[in-house]
Order: sequence, then C-alpha cells, then structure tokens
Amino acid sequence: MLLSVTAESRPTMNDVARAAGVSLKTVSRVVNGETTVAPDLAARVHAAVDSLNYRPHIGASMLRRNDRRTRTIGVLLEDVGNPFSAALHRAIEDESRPRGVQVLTASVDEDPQRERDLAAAFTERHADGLIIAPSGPDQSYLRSFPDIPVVLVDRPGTGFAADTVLATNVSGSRDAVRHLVSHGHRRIAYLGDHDRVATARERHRGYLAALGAAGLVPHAARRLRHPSYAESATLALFDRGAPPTALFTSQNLITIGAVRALRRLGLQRRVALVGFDDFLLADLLDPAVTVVAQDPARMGRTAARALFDRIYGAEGAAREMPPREFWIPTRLIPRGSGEIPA
Amino acid sequence: MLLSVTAESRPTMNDVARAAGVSLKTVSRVVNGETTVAPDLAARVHAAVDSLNYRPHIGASMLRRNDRRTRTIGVLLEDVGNPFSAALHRAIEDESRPRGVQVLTASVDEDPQRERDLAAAFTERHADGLIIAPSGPDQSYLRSFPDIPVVLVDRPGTGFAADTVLATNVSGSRDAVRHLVSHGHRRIAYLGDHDRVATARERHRGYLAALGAAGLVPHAARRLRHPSYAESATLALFDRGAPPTALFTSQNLITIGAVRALRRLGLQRRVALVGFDDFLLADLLDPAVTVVAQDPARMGRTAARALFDRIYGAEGAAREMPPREFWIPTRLIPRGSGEIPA
DNA sequence: CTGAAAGCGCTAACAA
DNA sequence: TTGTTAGCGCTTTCAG
Repeated sequence: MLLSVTAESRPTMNDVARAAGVSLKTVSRVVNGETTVAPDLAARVHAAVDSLNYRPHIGASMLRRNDRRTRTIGVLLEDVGNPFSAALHRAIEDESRPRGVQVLTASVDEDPQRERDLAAAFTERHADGLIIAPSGPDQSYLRSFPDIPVVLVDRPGTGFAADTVLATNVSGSRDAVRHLVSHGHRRIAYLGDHDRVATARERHRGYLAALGAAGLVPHAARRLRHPSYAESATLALFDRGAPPTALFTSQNLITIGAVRALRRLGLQRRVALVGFDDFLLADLLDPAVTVVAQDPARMGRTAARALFDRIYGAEGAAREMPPREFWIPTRLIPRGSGEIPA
Repeated sequence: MLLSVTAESRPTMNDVARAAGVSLKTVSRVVNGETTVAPDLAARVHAAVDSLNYRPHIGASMLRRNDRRTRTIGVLLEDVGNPFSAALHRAIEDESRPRGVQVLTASVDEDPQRERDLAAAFTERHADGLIIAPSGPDQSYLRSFPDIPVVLVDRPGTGFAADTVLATNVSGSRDAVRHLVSHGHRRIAYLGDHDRVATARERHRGYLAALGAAGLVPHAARRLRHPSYAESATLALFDRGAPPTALFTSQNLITIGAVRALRRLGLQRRVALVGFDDFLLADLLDPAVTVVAQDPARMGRTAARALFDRIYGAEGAAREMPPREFWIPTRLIPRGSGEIPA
C-alpha cells in the first residue's frame, strides 16, 4: 500500500481541460472570456474551474502573450513610512486599482545605489512601468531600460528625459517668504535640507528670490545634513547678536524641529514661522503652524495617470510622446505662526 | 536600403549565447553564478551580457525552476496612506530587502470583498507569501489558496488558522483605564471604532475589565461608524447631566477628534484623556497627550520574519509548523492629558 | 466553433 | 566542463 505523496500543486489549465472533457485551448478561451465557445462547453469548463479551484497563472500567460503586460508597476519612494511618500503611494494605488494593476513599492532612503538596484529588480520582474521619486544625483542608469516607461515625481531627474510631476517649489517658497516680509520681517532665516536634495535647492532659490525682490539679504541659511539636526540648528540661530525675527523651513521634519526649538526658547509667540509642506496636527499646535501645503495626493494621481497614458494608451503614439512636465500648485495656509509681526 | 524595424525587444539568453559563441545553458550557468564554467567562457558571457545589456527574466525562470519562488510577497493593509499601516509596511520592507524579496502592497479600506480580490490577485501573481491585516469578518476564503503561507497582523483572523501578530490590546486598554482610575476618575467614557473592527472590540473589553476591577460601571461607550464622527460624538458627551471626567479613546484618529472637541469646549485642561496608539506630535500638543503606544515597526518585523520562516525556512518542517501567536506589548506613555485629576 | 502543434525564456535532467 | 533535449503553463497560429 502506497502513501500518496502528491505535492498538492496548483491545478493547471490542462487539469481543468481533462476534468471538463474539452481541449486545453477551450479552457483558455473560457478563462479569457472569449465569446466563441458553445454555452454547454463553457458551463462544463466553469464547473471544472470551480471544483478544482483553478486560478490562472498570469506569469505563464504573460510569457506567451503578444502584449506581454504583467499589469504590475514599480514605485520607488523616498520612504514608504513617511507621510509624504505614503500619500503619494496611496494616490498611485487609487489610480491603479480600477485598471487592475498591482503595485510594487520600495524605499530608496536617499541611497543612489539602492535606487539603481531597485529599478533593476522591478525591471527583471517585468513591471509595465516605473514611478520614481529620484534620489541619486543622476538617473542616466534608466537609459539601460529602454523598454519601460518611467515617470518621475517630486524631484526632477538628471541625465534622463521623462514625464515629471513637480510641486511649484520655487514659487511656493517665494510666497512663504513674501508672506513673512509683508508682516514686517527683515531678518528671515532659512533652514532646509542639504543641497544634494533637489527640492531643497529649489526652495532655497525661492527664498533668495523673495528676499531679493524685497531688497533684503539672507539672514542665515542652514543647509542640514539631516532633518534631525533641525532643533539644534534652530537653537544655534538664537545664540548671538541679532537673531532672526522669522524662520522659513523647507520641509516637514525641519519645521517640527524648529517648533520644538522655539518652544524650548519660549519664543514660539514672538518669532514667526512658515514651513514648506503641511503636516497632520499643524492646526492644533499653539500657535498653529502656517505652511505652504503641497498636494501629494494630486501629485501621485497625476504621475500614475501619466504613466498609464504611456503604458496602455493608444498603441505606439502614446509611448513616443515627448516628455511632459506637470506642475502641481502649492497653497499658503495662514494659521497663526506665520502672521506674528516683526 | 531598408529601414530597421526591429521591435527593440529585450535580449534573451539565446541572444547572449549567440553573441558569446556558447550554448544557452552555459549562459544560464554564468548568470546563475554556477562555478563550473571555464573562466574564459565565463568572461565571454559576461562581456556579451554587458554589451547587450541583458537582464534575466525571472518570470520565465520561476516557471521552470523546481522551487518556483518569485521572491515577491503580497501585503494587504488597511490603508497604505495611514501612519500605522505605513509603519508596518516600512518594517516589512526592511526585513524583505536583505532577502532579495520585493513587496506588493494594497489597501483594503475595510472592504471584505476587496480583501478577497486582492488576495486572489496576489496569488495569481504567484507571491511566495501573504501578510494580511484582516478587515472582513471572515478569512476562510484563504483556504482556497492552500499553497501559499499567510501571516495575519494587527487583527486576528476568523475561520482560518495562521501565524498571527497582535498588539496586547486588552491589557493595554486595561492599563490606560487603570491609569485614569488611579488619578481619581470614576466617570470614564469610551470612544472607539465600530464593533465590526476586531481591535476595537478587544480594546472595549479591556476598558470594561478595568472598570469592573475598580468597581465602576461604564459611563458612556460610543462605538462610531467612522473616526470622522469622533469630534461630534465627544461634544455630545458633554451635552447633559453628569459628563465624564475622563475619556479613553481606542484609536489614533478618534483621539485627535476628541482633542479637537475638548479644545472647542475649553475643557482640554479639565477632562483627562488617554488614547490608544501613539501619533506624531502628541507630545507637542497642549496638554501633551498621554497614550498607550503600539509598536507597529516591531509588529511588521515580527510578521515578516514569521512569514519568511515558513517560506524559506528548513524545507518542509517550517511550512508544517502549527500556527503561532506573537503578542507585541504596548506601553503607557504619560504626557499630561492622562494625569489630569478628577 | 474546436483542437493540435509550436513556442514564449528559462532551468532540469541527462548525455557527451 | 559543456551541450542537448524536454517542458514549466499558457497563448498563438493555423488546420479542421
């Protein structure tokens, strides 16, 4: 007497065909919803599919199909755990779902090597397209994947032409600083990410432009190697002679660090603050924090639509379109901290 | 003169073999790092790989391989955009990366149908395993995917036995309420998610248990259909006779709603508040919010390790292990709002 | 309308 | 050490 050693492996179309007493090809037709199958055969196939609990193997199917679509895209974000990336991710997913597209995600953590490796990994898995928030100084590595559409989001790419979705970083920062100037400030300090980060460079440019237009000079500009230095860097600004009367912070976590520092100094009601990028509970702090809000959801939706245009749009034509730029406007939200007079 | 109309399709192992003047199988060996290839042949293959920019097709490879691993897992979360889910996701990614595993993610949004559909979609893509934060009332649908290891996280499953990673919801809630009792409160209200949500049920149980142990009766318990009702529900609690002197809120967004309501009533320094689940900036509010913190990063890491145990662990043995339960402790963090006396 | 044969890109099993 | 043949699960092509 032999014990069964069946590996309990998943049924294939062949198994279904045998069970239904039809040919493999007829099963294929039914599974793919072709209408050229006699009703009684189709019914037998459906019954067999149910009883065997058959599920198609889309990997095998894509291998043979002419269009070779996996209906999977790859998304490279700064860090899937941070609120900005998470909001982008969610918006991309919302555009993908109705199209039956699944999403592979990964965090780059400002590591250029990782960016390249992950793009390669997604390519080997035959993602139909890539959405990338560029991190490294150079995206020319993408040229070695000529057959896969790419959309860049949040930051511009270098050495590679692709559809790009960006916030209006320069004008948004200009608005922020102009707002502070209009409340009488003349000593306005800047706290931002390292120049390596493209968005930080742009926001710094906006800061300088607004100061110049107002006939002011930069009071102090700190480009931080990491947001975790924001609190101590802010404290240092108030260590000497003529401290700033207002701060412009170029990013979420830096804004929060500045808030903590001002609290410690007891200056939160005396020194004005405008931050770039909104954050949860900014309105519940005291004073509530004035920000230039981005719209990550809209950025994600726009990026996903641009990608799907190219992947699944009118064959040929859509893929060859010249690269497009999408600018997503920012919006100044006055809440209190930015309206403190000089 | 003919124009080239080559479809620019990706080179295959065959192309590489031709270019290197070796057989297809030799290329396969080199690409897979087998050491049984003569150095000069290997060098020629590498050169051809580089010049053609060849990348292996892991879909085709997995189809033929004996182990049939895609090195891809599927993760079903409540909402990839919310901080708790995003932290889980990030931790899962951190465990996946060193193993060369890519992560497919999707948001279930409390929709049982979507949960099933997405599990099926991941299965069709031959994910090696699934991590699921159960949302629907019943996970027995997972039995129709007998060949794929599953780990449940954040909430227990129903109708399906699997490794499960849970926060200590009951004891954490008990700690929270006991903390309020120890500050003299006797009228402690509960605000939480609808009973449909398993974690909400457990946290409510902990609330009742702590009250019972203190000889108290529930003051008012509101099970909300959606967190967006938290603010108005809190306001309503103070509409009548003997309002609560303390609140226990069972979730992030509900806690924040309660904070908003107490502010509007000007009661934020008179009514005590302890929330389940920590949130960014809880310490910067005034008063700072006392919470029972979960550890989503540890939950994610634990879930991922449990899954990888089963997928890639000692063949056979690991897959057949009985289901395990992992309890991730919560921690009460006193910050001010929970220490307001009755 | 249905089916048989070929083959997608790759690895397993075997032979040379 | 290297190459040959077969075939993973499926769709295509083409013949009935």
